[in-house]
Amino acid sequence: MTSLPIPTPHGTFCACYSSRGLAQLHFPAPAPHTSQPQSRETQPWHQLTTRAVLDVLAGRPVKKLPPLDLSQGTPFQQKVWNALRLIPLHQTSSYGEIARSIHHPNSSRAVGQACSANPIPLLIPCHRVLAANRKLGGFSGGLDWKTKLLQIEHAL
DNA sequence: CCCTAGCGGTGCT
DNA sequence: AGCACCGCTAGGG
Repeated sequence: MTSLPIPTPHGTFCACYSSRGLAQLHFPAPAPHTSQPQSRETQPWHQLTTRAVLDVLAGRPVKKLPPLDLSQGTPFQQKVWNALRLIPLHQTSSYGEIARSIHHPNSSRAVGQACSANPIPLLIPCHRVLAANRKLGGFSGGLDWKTKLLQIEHAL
């Protein structure tokens, strides 16, 4: 797993790559992320990731993503994460709605737990999932980020 | 607003 | 197998 920095106007994110593709994306941390040597394989992936992150932070649609390595998730988590990717820009969903869309209609709470385990926030847009009472719900990266991202997308 | 009961996946023992 | 978490939800004060 090699990790590489992504400088943005909102801080420096950190992307981690396995041999299969992008495996994790981390929000800017107070202490600088440790960077690692760029391998030839990850270089084109990192270019796509960087552009995608900058696009999201600018409220633009993401054109293309690198291959995502979601193999660390359980089957249920992978279903949730793939469902999150179908939420269009400028739209939001709810935990219950996601649960129904993957045919686990009573698993809204488990959906929230799966969202909190999302290894690639921003690009797997868990920030577009709100609670049913149209409250904000939670966010593993901190609720400030969730509101900021939704404002950028004009979805709040 | 608050409280309560019910829900299901996950990770730890 | 049991059990305590949770980014939940619907229903009722």
